[in-house]
Amino acid sequence: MIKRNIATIIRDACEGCKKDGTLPVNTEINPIIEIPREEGHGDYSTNIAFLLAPALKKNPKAIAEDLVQRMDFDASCDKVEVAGKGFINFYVKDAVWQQLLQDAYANGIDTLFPSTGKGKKALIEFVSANPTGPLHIGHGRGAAVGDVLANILSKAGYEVTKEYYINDAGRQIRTLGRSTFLRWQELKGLQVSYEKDLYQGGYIKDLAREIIDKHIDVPPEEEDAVTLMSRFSGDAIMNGIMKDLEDFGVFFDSYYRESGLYGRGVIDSTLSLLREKGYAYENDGALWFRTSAFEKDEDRVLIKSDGEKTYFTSDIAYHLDKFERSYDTLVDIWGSDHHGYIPRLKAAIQALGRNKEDLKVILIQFVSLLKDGKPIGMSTRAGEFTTLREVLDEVGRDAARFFFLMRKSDAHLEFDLDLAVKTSNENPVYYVQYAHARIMSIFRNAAAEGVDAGQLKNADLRLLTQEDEIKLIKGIIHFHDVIEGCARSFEPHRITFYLLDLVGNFHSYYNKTRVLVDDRDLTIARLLLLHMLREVIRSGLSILGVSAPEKM
RNA sequence: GCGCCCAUAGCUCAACUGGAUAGAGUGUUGGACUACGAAUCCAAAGGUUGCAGGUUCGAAUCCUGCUGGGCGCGCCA
Repeated sequence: MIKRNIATIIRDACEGCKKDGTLPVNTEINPIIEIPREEGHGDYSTNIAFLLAPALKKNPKAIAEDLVQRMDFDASCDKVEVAGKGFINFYVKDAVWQQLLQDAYANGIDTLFPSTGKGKKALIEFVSANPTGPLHIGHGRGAAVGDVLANILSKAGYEVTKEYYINDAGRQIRTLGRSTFLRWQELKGLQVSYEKDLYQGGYIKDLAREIIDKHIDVPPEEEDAVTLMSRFSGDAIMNGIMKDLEDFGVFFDSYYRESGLYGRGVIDSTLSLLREKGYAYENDGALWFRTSAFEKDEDRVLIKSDGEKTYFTSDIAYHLDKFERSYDTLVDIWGSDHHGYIPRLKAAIQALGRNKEDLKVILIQFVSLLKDGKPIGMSTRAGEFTTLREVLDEVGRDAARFFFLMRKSDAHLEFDLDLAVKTSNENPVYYVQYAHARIMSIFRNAAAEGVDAGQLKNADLRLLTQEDEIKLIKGIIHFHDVIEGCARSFEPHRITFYLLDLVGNFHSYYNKTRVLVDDRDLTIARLLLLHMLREVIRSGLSILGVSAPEKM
């Protein structure tokens, strides 16, 4: 959009320089065009003069001045000026902004979305918690980040699949069965010794009780009983997880079972592929992967000397399988305690013939809960962790999701439960939602005065001349850049900050300017501005999975 | 011992690919509802970006060392 026009203006000026020999013909022109954070520095700014300075051996300011002389910007800018030590600042005409808003209204808000990922397929794998216990608050954060990132990538043109990987083949599922079995024996009145490495949470006892209450037939042999209870417990817990996610507003396109890898022979083909390429070798009776060929990491075991595959092996197979399902971008969302695992998996996908950039791992840092201003213990041991369910019950879906997305995911998140439930100005969720409800209210009043949405198409946006009105228009149009930035950096939190900022400008405008005035034309112009603002707020909230209420 | 992440206003956090005078919220102080919702707004105050060097026209951002916090480092999953 407008940014592209600016780029063209810059390029044309540079081409002019090349023609008369001021600039060597083979000079690369890759200017950075950014929105200056300082409002006094125009709408867009470029550093091109700094980039050319070393080649030309001239000072940036002189280069900038020369370039500006050559620029043909009358169509889009009021002025273009050299500032600081050589920045070139562009001041876009109000009329251009007004036109962009008009276009967005006429063509629909979807035209504001970028096409960064057009033609690309992305698979986002997240949560993927083992079905051995309920989701805790950390999983909740990962779920929110993954879900919203999926929404963002999808808005940016990617074809996105959300996947949950279920580790149903490992030893932990057997441990789960054994835990339930022992609790079950306990309930039957038997003396058992419950080992420390079994699952400690109270939910295990509930499962055992359920088996009794439902009169489920337990085989006499312990082995068979544990097998039955493994399956029963795993399924029951998985159902609980899915219910929690559903209430959290997170839905997956596919659930991929680890056990499925074996049936399809993916493990074997992965191993033979690695052997073929020379990245797998035998040592001490085990099969090793040559991690060190790609990353600064030690070689890792694929098959133990007892013949068992490691978890790493099925993980490589799983990722190979993702690529074979023709995804070109893989996003994995992990708890940050798994960070040490990144190099070996990156090495593995390179061994499979992929670029390391094709796999993007997003680490989710821990969440610490705050209640009455004090931290709540989060020990997973002894089952003392806070579950996602508890947080959801306490603060609701909207606040929970919004709070999870207020931080960069690789930073610790302090989740203040008291603040999240507060129905006041202190709570940022309401700040955004209130703006939406407020706009809706204005439209209800407008309708009562005989102005309806049908009249908006005749709006004359040239009437929007106030500084804060132009600022709001820019905010709306910048939605495009925000989504693009989120999609490029895989950082969903930017959207919450954008919304808070946008909505802040609206609240401020609202307090200063009356929308429904005697001048009918002005009223309609302002209503169109608010209509588009509401569209952006609603769209932004919907990407976050937060509701946009008509009334509050 | 080795590796990864983090350190920004009293507190919680932003700062887009290195960009110009580092921004919000909260808290503190003071102010605005007899017209569209005060769950709102306006104003003031608050900083040597953990410390010390380096690269650069330019560093919160990149590099080196140090301090402090979190997390990893198994033929576990």
